[in-house]
Amino acid sequence: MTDDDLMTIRQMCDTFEVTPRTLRFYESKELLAPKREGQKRLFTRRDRARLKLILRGKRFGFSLEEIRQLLDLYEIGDDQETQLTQARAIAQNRLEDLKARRVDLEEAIADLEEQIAWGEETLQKLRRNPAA
Amino acid sequence: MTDDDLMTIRQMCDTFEVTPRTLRFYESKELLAPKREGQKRLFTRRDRARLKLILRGKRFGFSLEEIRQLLDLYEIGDDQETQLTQARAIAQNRLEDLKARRVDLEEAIADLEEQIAWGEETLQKLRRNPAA
DNA sequence: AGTCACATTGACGTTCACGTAAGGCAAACG
DNA sequence: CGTTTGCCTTACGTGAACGTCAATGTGACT
Repeated sequence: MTDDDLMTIRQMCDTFEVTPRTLRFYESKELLAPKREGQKRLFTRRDRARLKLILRGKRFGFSLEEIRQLLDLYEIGDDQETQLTQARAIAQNRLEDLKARRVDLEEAIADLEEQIAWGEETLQKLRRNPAA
Repeated sequence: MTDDDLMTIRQMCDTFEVTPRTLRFYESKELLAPKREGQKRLFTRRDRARLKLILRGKRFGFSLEEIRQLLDLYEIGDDQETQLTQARAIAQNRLEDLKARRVDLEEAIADLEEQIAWGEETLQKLRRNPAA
């Protein structure tokens, strides 16, 4: 454990396909908190885990602010009962949100598959009767 | 069928919880194409179907431009073989995208449930041993 | 005819999530 | 030792998706 699970900004960019600007921007919004060696940023394993969650959140259309709050849920660790209870409430809201999205997503998939099937069928008919 | 499945902008706003500005904006981007009675917009059943898809697309983080292209998939109807074939390609890409999202979403849900379970457990321990 | 409630068209403003120079520091290479 | 390379900060710019305000129009009461 030489503590060298640290990555430069460029390594991060290559790994996650983001720009340096993006990582600095996320830091400015307190989504990431890389260490420093002099001026230079060094991203930890924790930063990478968070970035993964950030990008996932973005794919689901969450704003960075929403993501920031979500991230905090994964980051309690040493805490009081009240905070845990609050966290549970927030987490359960998120969970319901996600489950609703799942339903929505299933519907979208079904719709599209139906649409594709209809297209296939129409193509078949066209080929049997090439009269436009 | 008095052709009165037409809605004013206000009815649309109330039904879908959007602002007039939003509907006009979508029209300017050619996502909607309400009829006119004089100056006033009248939204058809088709507009409502499209708006529903638009809002769903937004929930999944698609841009309006992406949504516009997606909408076209549902709007072929009278067409040539080539266009149908192209549409199928696009639709299948979308479908794979959606299915990937589904996997992603399942993971997110699993993560959160795990996190909540951990929180519950920690709460139990705290209650058995109220020594902070 | 008056006025009240809404709708419409510009046009400018705003927030979010970065992009894009401009200028400086510092290690590394020829 | 100069310069190229890579990262840093500061700061202004940008596109998307609307918000907001002003001026105008128009149908529906009273």
